[in-house]
Amino acid sequence: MTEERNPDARARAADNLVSIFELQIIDGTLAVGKPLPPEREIMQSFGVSRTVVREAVQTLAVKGLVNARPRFRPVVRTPGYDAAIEAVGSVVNRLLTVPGGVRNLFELRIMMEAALVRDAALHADKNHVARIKQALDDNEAALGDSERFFETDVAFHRVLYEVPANPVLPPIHQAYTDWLSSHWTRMPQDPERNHVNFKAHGKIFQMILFRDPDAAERALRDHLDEAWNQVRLTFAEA
Amino acid sequence: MTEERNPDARARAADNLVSIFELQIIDGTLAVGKPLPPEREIMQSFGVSRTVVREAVQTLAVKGLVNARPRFRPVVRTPGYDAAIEAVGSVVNRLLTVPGGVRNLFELRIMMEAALVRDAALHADKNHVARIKQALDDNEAALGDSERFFETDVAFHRVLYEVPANPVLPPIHQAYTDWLSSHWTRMPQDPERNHVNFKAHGKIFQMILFRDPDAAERALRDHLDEAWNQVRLTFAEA
DNA sequence: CAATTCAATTTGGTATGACAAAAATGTACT
DNA sequence: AGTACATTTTTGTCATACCAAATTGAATTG
Repeated sequence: MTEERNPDARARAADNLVSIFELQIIDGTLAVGKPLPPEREIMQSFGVSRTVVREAVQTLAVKGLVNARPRFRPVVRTPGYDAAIEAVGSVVNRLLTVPGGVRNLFELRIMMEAALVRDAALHADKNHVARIKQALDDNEAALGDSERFFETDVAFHRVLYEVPANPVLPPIHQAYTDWLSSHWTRMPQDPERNHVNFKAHGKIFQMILFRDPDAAERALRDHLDEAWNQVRLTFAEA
Repeated sequence: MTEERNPDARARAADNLVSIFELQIIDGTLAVGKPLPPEREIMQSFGVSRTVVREAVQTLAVKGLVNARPRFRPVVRTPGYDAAIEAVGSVVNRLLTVPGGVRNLFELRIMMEAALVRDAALHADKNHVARIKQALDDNEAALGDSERFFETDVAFHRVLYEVPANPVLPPIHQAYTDWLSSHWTRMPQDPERNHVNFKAHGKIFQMILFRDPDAAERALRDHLDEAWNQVRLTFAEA
């Protein structure tokens, strides 16, 4: 269940090792932060060659279960939703190159953020509202500096992901920005655009304050749809 | 950008190879469905030992870029959102073992499906509605057989992910069911529960028909919240 | 001539041994 | 006790070898 559904496939020796380590990591036999045993030790205790030990460790590293800096002993990584994001990096990058790939991911983001602003409009407490307000103020303060404006723009959206207090969400926001931002030329630093975006953020915030989820969602969709129209031009795909 | 943010880390030879292959896969030099060159050939054309070739290929396989069945030549995988899901499998499995892990993921699912039913209530066309109706009918027909009911239950939810016609969504549904379902004991086959769930599905469908996103969302949240209450007992975490 | 069978060859999986360079460790010295 | 240095581990990489399975190609058969 944990592993492949391949009907054929006599397991490779390394895969067995990987499974064993995965279990030991989950049940704590291999404690977080502690290094794996030396390769030579592993090969003796499992009766396999160093080749397979190395391959197994390699796999664990790619899967994100251990952190293997070159020349250092791999250490068991602390479980986090960010490791998951990292693990998919390559595949996602490739997906973004297929026709419509960026659009699909962006649409997913719109859907998710729409849900988030609805949630914020309904459930954001005084504390959350203050954080959003703060992000908005930072955004305003950066109106002149396009570089900083971009950062505060991202930060404003990030706060939305923090409101539901679900630790899965912030890494998802991180993933969206990592993946998508690198796939369109950074918007031309147009002070005009900064103003437009800031106003859009303000509108979203206002609708959250008004406890009007429908209006908040509409404001957010307008904002992101418009953002998309600004960047779609950088793609060959119509 | 594509790769690690490690400041130190003179790259391992294998990592270079991986980067090269990633590029060649993206730009089509290595065509989808075609096998990678034999290991011995690769080592000659890059002047590295077979060890590093092997490690590189291994890595590509774990990352989901190539499909490497034991004893067969690795073939370049067709880009798909399911490969991404697969790549995170291990990490997610581990995350589900940390306190609150299952709950967090389930909450994310609720949020997403809430957004989906809203979308369906607003935008589902005649065709979509028919598919949902069909799924509902299948669900009803399986009321007696708890095994089949479970399948049709999953299928009903899956249709919701298909309505927006975004290819990212169905694999996400697949991921939810794969990851979550294995983490609670399959609900006791209680015919009573089947009826409750079917009624909940019917309610959701009806609200979609009525074009009432708020009611549809409420119906779905009630449904999933109740489902959670049914399975939360199987966890140690209160 | 097409399909099948079977031998020869290629190729992936694993094991060994070796060596350089960097990291971890221990030791001597201030 | 703290620091500088010598020693030992340990990882990264290479080279070689062997087996078993997959691929290829030739021989055989219908």
